[in-house]
Amino acid sequence: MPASERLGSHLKRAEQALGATKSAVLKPAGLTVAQYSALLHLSGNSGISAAALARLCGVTPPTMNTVLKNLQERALIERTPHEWHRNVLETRLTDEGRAVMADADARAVRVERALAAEFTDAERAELVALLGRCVAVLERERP
Amino acid sequence: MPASERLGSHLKRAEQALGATKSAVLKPAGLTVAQYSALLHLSGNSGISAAALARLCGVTPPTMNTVLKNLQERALIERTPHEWHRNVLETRLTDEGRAVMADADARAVRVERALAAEFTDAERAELVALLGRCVAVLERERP
DNA sequence: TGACGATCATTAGAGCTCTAATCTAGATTC
DNA sequence: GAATCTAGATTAGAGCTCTAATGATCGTCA
Repeated sequence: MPASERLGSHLKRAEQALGATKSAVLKPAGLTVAQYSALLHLSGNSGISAAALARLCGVTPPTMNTVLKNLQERALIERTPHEWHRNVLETRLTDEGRAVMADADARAVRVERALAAEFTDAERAELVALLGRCVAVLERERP
Repeated sequence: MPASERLGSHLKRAEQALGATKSAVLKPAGLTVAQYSALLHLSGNSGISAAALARLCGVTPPTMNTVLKNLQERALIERTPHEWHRNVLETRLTDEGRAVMADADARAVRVERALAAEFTDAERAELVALLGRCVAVLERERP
């Protein structure tokens, strides 16, 4: 089966282009794509646990742990024990984290707007629908 | 800008699902997705250089070097100096590499067929076209 | 001949990602 | 009350990925 017939190849290429562009535009902000993703979901869910944040970002807890460790070393986030559940660490943005996030978000949104501007409303909806069906069939095929 | 409006989020989720499924079906064959990709292009381009293989797979030469090192340790490939260009290493599948590749390919193609079967010809063409436009605009946006 | 440029290979270092395993703490159940 | 279950955090280890830098080789061109 030739690569050009494989939908997966096209999907992968598109995602690679997305990752490369996001990575490039986030570099001046001093964040990786994974770090931006974590801060983005964190900014809308202050005090969330690392495990919950991992679920939002679609990664595993150890992966999120790695990312958070780097963010904490740079003082962009802080993690404090939960009042009741002593086992849970609440994660929050610091003031500096909020500032870096605002800068990075502006850059990332610029890419998203450029991407969205390429398509009509109908095309965007069509693309989202097709991608959704890809996810559904792929999850069904998982052993 | 909410995540659900970001085309990038949908793209990323689809690619994550693809990667997770491919990774799961390739596991019994003993290959990672990156290793399968390398062997696949290698099977159609025997004697190719690592740098050229990296270009085919869409990764950097050091990345391909890492992947090839692991494949070589498992004796799935062999690398011999080029006759004339002493600096170039020719990479080839071993007999065992060919066998592993055949097994892995059957599993991977099964996923691709399931994915393709979800769509009509028109839908497939539409998806490929939309993804292609994504790549174009993303590469244009790269600083 | 010698300098330059292109291509390839490789190393070093940082970061992301996973699986598997372990540890803790709270909740449930018997 | 004790065993079990669930959920979160963490460590260990393997693998992929990148950028940056280095070194080797070949071809071209002055």
